[in-house]
Parts: sequence; C-alpha cells; structure tokens
Amino acid sequence: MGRASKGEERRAQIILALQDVMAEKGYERASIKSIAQAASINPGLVHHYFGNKQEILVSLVEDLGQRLHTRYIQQIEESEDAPRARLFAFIDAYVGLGPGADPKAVACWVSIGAEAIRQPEVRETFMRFMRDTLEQIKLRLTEVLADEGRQITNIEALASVLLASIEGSYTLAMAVPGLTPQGYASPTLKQMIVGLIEQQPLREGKESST
Amino acid sequence: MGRASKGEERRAQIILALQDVMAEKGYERASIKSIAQAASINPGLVHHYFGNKQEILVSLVEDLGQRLHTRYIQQIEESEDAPRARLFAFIDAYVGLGPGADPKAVACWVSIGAEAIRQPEVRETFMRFMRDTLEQIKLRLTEVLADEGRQITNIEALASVLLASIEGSYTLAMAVPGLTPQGYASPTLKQMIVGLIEQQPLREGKESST
Amino acid sequence: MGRASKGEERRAQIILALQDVMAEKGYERASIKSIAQAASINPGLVHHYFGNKQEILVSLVEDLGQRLHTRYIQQIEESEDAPRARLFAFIDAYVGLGPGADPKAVACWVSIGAEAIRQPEVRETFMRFMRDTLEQIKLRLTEVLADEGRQITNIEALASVLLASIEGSYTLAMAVPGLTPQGYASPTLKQMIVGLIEQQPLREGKESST
Amino acid sequence: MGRASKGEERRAQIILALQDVMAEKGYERASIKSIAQAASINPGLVHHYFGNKQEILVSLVEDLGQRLHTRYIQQIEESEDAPRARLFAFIDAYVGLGPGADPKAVACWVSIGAEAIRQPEVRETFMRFMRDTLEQIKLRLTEVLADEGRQITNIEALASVLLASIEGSYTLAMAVPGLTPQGYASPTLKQMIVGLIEQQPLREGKESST
DNA sequence: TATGAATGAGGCTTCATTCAT
DNA sequence: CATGAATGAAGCCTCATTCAT
Repeated sequence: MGRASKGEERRAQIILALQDVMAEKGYERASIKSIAQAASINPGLVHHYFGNKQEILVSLVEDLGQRLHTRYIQQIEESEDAPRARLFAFIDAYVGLGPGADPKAVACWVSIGAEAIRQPEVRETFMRFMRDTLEQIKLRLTEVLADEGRQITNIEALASVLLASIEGSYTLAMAVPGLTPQGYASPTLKQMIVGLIEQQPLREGKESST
Repeated sequence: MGRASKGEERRAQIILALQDVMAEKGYERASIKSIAQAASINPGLVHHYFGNKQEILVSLVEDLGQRLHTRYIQQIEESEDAPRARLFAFIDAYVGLGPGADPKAVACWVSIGAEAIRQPEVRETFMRFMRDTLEQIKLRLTEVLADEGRQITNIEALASVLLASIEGSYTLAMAVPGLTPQGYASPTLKQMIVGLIEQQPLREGKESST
Repeated sequence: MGRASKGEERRAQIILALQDVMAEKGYERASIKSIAQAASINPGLVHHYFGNKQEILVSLVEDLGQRLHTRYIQQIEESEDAPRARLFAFIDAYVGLGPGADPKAVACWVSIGAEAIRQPEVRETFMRFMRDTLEQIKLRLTEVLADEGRQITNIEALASVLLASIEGSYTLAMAVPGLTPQGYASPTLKQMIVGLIEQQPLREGKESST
Repeated sequence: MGRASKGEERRAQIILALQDVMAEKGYERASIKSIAQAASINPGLVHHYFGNKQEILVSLVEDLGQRLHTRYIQQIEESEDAPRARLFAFIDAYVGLGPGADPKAVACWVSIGAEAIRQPEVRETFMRFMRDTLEQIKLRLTEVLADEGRQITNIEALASVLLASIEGSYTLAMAVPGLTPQGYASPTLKQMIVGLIEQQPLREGKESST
C-alpha cells in the first residue's frame, strides 16, 4: 500500500487545489492556471499528473467520498455498540460536519452533484459513492429495526429520504446560509428517523405506535 | 392586465431556452449562442433583452419559483380543507412532480442551487424563494400541530429538514437516477412528517403516542 | 437663413448629445445608443438625421468651431479698438475659456484632434477651422506689428507657435488637470506674445512701445 | 543588468506593435488581433504578457516617455555647458524631433493625451511623465534666469506655457500636417523663450544680456 | 417622423491543452 | 520532472446599421 510517492503527493496537492478554487468559483471557472497557483506548481505540470481537467474533478469526488467514509468509520468506532447509536453515528459523520468538516468541501460537494447530472464520468464516481452510502444507511436501519422488533419493510424508501435529507442540507447550508437554524440538521434528522422507525409496524402482533 | 407584449414574449422565449440548454449542459456551458439557437433567434438579440447572461439565469430562477408556487396553489385548491391534506398538498406540489413537473426544470433547479453559492444575484433570488417556501412549510406544519393538539415547538427545525429533503430529492433524482426507487419521495416524506408530528408532545396532559 | 426647423433642432440635439457622451467616454466608446439616450430620442432616429456616426462627429467639429468663433467675435466687439487689445481678445476667446467655456467641449476638442489624425473627413473639417484660426492670428499679429512699427517677418511661425500653445493648453487642462496652475494660460500667453513681438526688429529705428 | 529576457523581448515586441497599429488607426481601433499580427505572434499570446489591452497602452506610454527622456539626456550631454544651451537642448530633444524622432511615436503621443482624459491608469502614467518634464523645464528655466540675473518669478506659468506649446505642436504636426511651416517649432519656441526670459525683470539693475 | 426589434460582425478575454527546452 | 511559452478555439458582450411597423 505504498502511498505518498512524490507523484502521489503532487496529485493530492492538485486535487486539494481544485477543491479550494472550486469552492470559490465553481468547476467551470476553476481554470488550470488558478488550480496550479493554488497548488503552488507550474500550470504545465498539471497535465503531467492528470490527462485533463475532468480527471482532477473525478479524483476530487473520490477524495471527498473517502474523507466522508473515513469520518464515518471513526464515529462508529467511538460510538456505543447499540444499533441506534451506530445509526446516529452515521448521521453525525455525514451532517454533523458535512464532507470533510470543511465548508469548502461541502461547497464542492454541492457543485459535484450538479456536475454529475451532465458529466457521465463524474456521475459514475459520484453514484458509486452514493450507492455505497445508501447501502450503509440501509444496513444501519435494518439493524435498528431488527433490534427494536419492527418489521423490515420499505427500507429502500426510508434510506432514500434520509440520504436526500443529507444532500439537501448541504445545498441549504451553502446556497442559503442563515436561512435555516444553526446545527438544526443533525438532531432533527435523528428525530425524524426515530419517527420513521416508530411508524414501522411491530413484527409480531404488537401494535404499531400510530 | 395586458400580458405578453412582444418584448415579454421574447424574454420568456429566451428564459425557456436557457432552461432547455441548461438542463442539458449546465449553466456555464450554456452559451449565448446555444441559447439563441434554442430560442430560434439571433444571438445578438439576446443582449437586447437581457443585459448579461446572469440576468437570464436570475429570471429563470424567478420563473421556476413562480411555476412551483402556482402548482402549490392549485394543489391546495384541489385538496380537502383539512390541515393535514393541505400539508400533503404542499408535498405533492413540491416533490410529487418537482419544479414544473418537468425533468428539465428539476435539472436546472439543482444547478441553480450550485450557482447560488457563488453568484450573489442568483443567491438573492433563490433565497427569497426558499424563504417564502420555508414560511409556507411552517404555516402548514403549525396548522397541523394546532389541529392535532400538539405543542408547537421546534417548527423552524422541522420545516428546515422538510425543505432539505425536498431539495435533496431533486439532486438524487437528477444526479443518480435509478439509485432511489421511483416515486418514493412523496409518500415517504409524508410518512416522515407524520412521524415528526407524532413525536411532538401533546398540548394538554394527553399522552404522546411514542 | 431659416434655421431651427424641427429637423435642425433634432440634429443639434444629437450633436450636443455626442458632445456630452464623448466628453465622458471618447468617440469610439460613444455608442449610438448612448448618444440617443443623452438626446432623449430613440436610437433608430439617429440615422434619420445622420448617415453614420462619423457625420455626427464632423458636425460636432463644425459646431464647436462655430462656437469658438462666435465667442471670439463677441470678445472683439467688447474690446477696445487697439490692435493689441484685439489680439488679446483673441487669446481670451480661445484660452480664457476654451471652446465653449465648457469642459465637455474642451475634452471633445482634444479627442477630435486625435481623431483628425486618422479620419480624413474629420481632418478636413478640423483643418479648415484651424486654417481659419491661423489666418486670424496672423491678421491680428500683423496688425499689432504694423501698429508698433515692427518688421513683419516670420509671421507664419509666430502664429503657429501661438496656435500650438492654445491647442496644447487644452490637452494639459484635460489630461493632466491640476498639473499646471489655474488660469495661467491666458496671461502667460499674452506675456509670451509680447515677448515675441518685442523681439521683432523695428522697421525704421523707432523705439518699441513697451 | 541583464536586460531582455525572452519575456521582456516579447513584451517590447508587443508594445512596439501597438505603437505601429495605433499610429495608423488610433487606440480603440487597434485590435488585439492587429497588434498580434504586427508583432508576428499569436493573438492569444498577447494576453500571456499583458493582462489587458490597457496595460499595453500604459507600457507604451512609459516606453515613449523613456525614449524622450533618453533623447533629452543625450542632447544635454552633447550640448555646451551654458544654461541657455541646456535649455535649448531640451527644446531640441522634445520638439526638434518629437517623441522618438518617429512620426508614429508622435501620432501615438497625441492619442495618448486624449486617452488620458478618460482612462485613469493611462492618465496616471502620462501625468507622471508630464510632471517630471515640467520639473525639468522649471529647472532649466531657473538656471537660465539665475545665470542672466533675472528675477525668478512666475516659473510655474512660464514652464506650463512651454510644455503646452510642445504638446500642441505635436497635435498640429499630426492632425493638420502642412498647415504649419516645416521645422518652425524648435527655433520659434526658442525665440519665444528668449522673449519670455527677457521680460522677466532684472534682479538688481543689471542690464539684460541680449 | 418615430419606435425599437433585428442582424451580424467583431472585439476583448479566457482557457484547456500542447510543446520546446 | 519542471517550466512557461504557444496555440487556437470559444465565450460574452458591444455596436453600427437596417428595417418593419
């Protein structure tokens, strides 16, 4: 797993530079020149490490996804072992801080969502990450439902709404700052999840709570 | 109420053309030339009606917002008079169909959210619409809570999560099509809302259902 | 001599509008649209009165020249009858106030001098005025020299330097405002002229009049 | 003092190209394309060396100013040591030949004077040069007056008229060629200066030196 | 006369990418 | 690896001029 050769370092430098510039100007307006400047390297050098601009973007998507996943793993490790705790750890990792705990990263992530609509290569990478994330949500939900004696139905839709809420909270946070209350997302999402869970019918003759 | 002078028609033509091109290529790649072509007019004419490209975008934001609001009004009129029905009408208007019942409109809306991060003029218009929408959600929620004898607390956060879920569902629908189940959003969101409502404590000694 | 028909008024309006816009932006950046706005008329109307933009400029040159000449005639009429007084009246008309007593007019005049270098039609009109002016200077100088018993030689060069000083004072006044002292030009030019005159040899042993 | 790196050469090439094109068409009509052609380089390359068109113009102003100053220094070195000779050397440098001994340079200089009215950045550079030049004139004049026992008053105004005469002679030379006699400027200006000097009162009853 | 829509050319600038050194 | 010069294609916008009404 020999990471961090000179080349890898350079690549990482460039990817982070794209993140910085893109957070400020968006993808299209992030010129190779400006990226190079942000990375403190020569413009011509960028194309030694990436075939074209889009490749940097794809790498950034991977990088941001990786960072989010890493945070999630950490939160899981620090959390209690109970299913609910693990589900909440997921929420904390993904909205408590957003991707990378970094406003720049969140801004990029929103732009990436938009770029993914048009650029197949970006979509592919973005989608892979979203699919994995959705799987995790389903896992955590199933775990909780099982643990609490609820029927496991409709998981796909529940997980989708949760994922949408997370993505949407990024958009709101960046595009309409100040409109939504500070720090509302994490606790309210947890509350919402609890609500959803408790609407699931009990597995064996028990009455559902509705 | 003389609507649609010649100039207004042209403007509408151009705004719709931006929507079409932008849905396919995104804002930055929607060139004035391609917009003019989509509108079947001369490229030079675009700047006869709009000072610059951004003005078209801002007009499109207003237009899309207006369309959504109109749909909402219609749904309200068609719905029953009960508070819950009105809240659900809101959901149907905003996610049952997305902005404009039109995939193009949804694609644009996601891009607009991203552009709003960087372009103050776009943000302003986008934000005004989001603020109004948030107010509507709060109104509808308050109505329901009052009607069902629940305490009215935490409305701001509840509404924010709902708004985020809607926005996020647009992003998922366009950027990772097929990942989430068809038509999941509207019913699941309603379910989620019910869950959230029923977690609100009762106003007078009655037991909450949790 | 029926002046001021409706058409003539419109033309004058447009010419003055060019002056206003040109003073602020220069000739090339004075668009037909901005000229029309300054004239409070419709852009399309401009080409009813002038074949093209250059024609307006040529008319402006004529207009400014006319104004200057008119001022000169007035000053002459108000001045004493002595040759020196008439020469000084010339100076007062041309630099005491500049063309039209109007900073805008002076700014235009400097630009016109530059445009005359490249545009033959402008040069022709500009040159006609300059030739007439030079003739006036020579007349006034000859008059003075004759009156003061000086030999009349070198008039052409003397007049040219005087004309150059006037033109140069416009450039300095507009391009480097504040660099030269307020109101220096008129008295100092008079002083310079006196110096030049008194260097002319006497015609027949008479003493100079100073 | 390593002058003329590759980049500096290119810059100089472009600046001279602007001079050539501008002499023929004026600043606004000197397109980047035509400048590139005159410099025998690719149009896109121009913006590799200059941020925008105006920067080229400002550089040209500096370049022309430098050339004039250099000529003046040379004339001074070649002239006698007497104050009058030095003052006359100034005149020869500035009008005997015009800026750069080059009609193109003179044509540009006139246009620059006009552009300076509108473009602050151009004005600043133009003004700096004019200020320096005015200082030189004052120096030379003071020197002469001191040497010839004249009172040193009114220097500012005398110098201003001289500077105006020089600038004006450029305008006349380019805008109305043939109107003024060939080569009139230098000798007549000298004559005018002598006239001005000899009008200055003597410091202490001494006779003037003429 | 008057309006303002329409045309089409061209200008400045930006930029991804390639290449010589 | 690294530099930064070079290329050429767009892109946005401005504008003089024409034209239908």
